[in-house]
Amino acid sequence: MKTRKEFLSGTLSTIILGLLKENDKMYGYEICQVTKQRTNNEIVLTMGAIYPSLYKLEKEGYIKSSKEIVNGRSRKYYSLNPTTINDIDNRIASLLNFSQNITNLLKIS
Amino acid sequence: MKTRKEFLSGTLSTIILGLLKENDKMYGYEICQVTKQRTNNEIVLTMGAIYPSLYKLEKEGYIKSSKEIVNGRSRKYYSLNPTTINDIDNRIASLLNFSQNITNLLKIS
DNA sequence: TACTTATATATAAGAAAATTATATATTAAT
DNA sequence: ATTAATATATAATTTTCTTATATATAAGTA
Repeated sequence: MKTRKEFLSGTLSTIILGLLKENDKMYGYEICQVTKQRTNNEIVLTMGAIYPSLYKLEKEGYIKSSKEIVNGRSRKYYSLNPTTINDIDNRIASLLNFSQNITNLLKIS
Repeated sequence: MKTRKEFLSGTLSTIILGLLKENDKMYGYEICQVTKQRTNNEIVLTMGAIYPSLYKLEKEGYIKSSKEIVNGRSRKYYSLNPTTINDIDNRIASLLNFSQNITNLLKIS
């Protein structure tokens, strides 16, 4: 069951932060791949969404980036900014909580 | 834990359909109240969001409305259009599935 | 060799959907 | 008389994503 596009709205940046919390450092393309694999191809993040979202998170101070050359290709790795970890934890917890609320609200019908 | 506003983006119309599936007929204000109560004040739908969303769902043929006067006040009741029940069931199932994917994706970290 | 697929980032134009603010009106409670 | 609760409506703005496009390298295949 492919996820309807609109559901992803607003959750993208928190998904990114959640994966970065778990993975020390990741690059944009990798975040898309991991998300796809871990959700059985149901949540598909697009390039046009992920990169602007990463820039915004960096501009807001939640993450920081560093460029590396790997196998002759340039990669831009991102990692969490530890000074904002409380904010980040709250965002992730809030999204998990929202998901639980949605389930409670709709599974009854 | 109050839900961050952005998470609601894109899910509102499916929440409405989910509640209408369960409740035969409801009016906009009631949908807001029920959602608030059932989520311990965490999911708060706003008036500015709910009414335009109801109009759109009606225009798209998913729901139909009828006005009633109750206690001297006008109420606009909405109910599901049975001809679109398959679409509606798919939307609700897809949102529940999305919530499960989010949980699987983020609860690990 | 040439072509395609996969990897990898970037950004502009447009659309969709919500937020915020405002307006109106009645009933109930203080 | 005033405030809070009930109830609907809509305009302006902002945010955020989709879609499309552009660039570039590596690996696999025909």
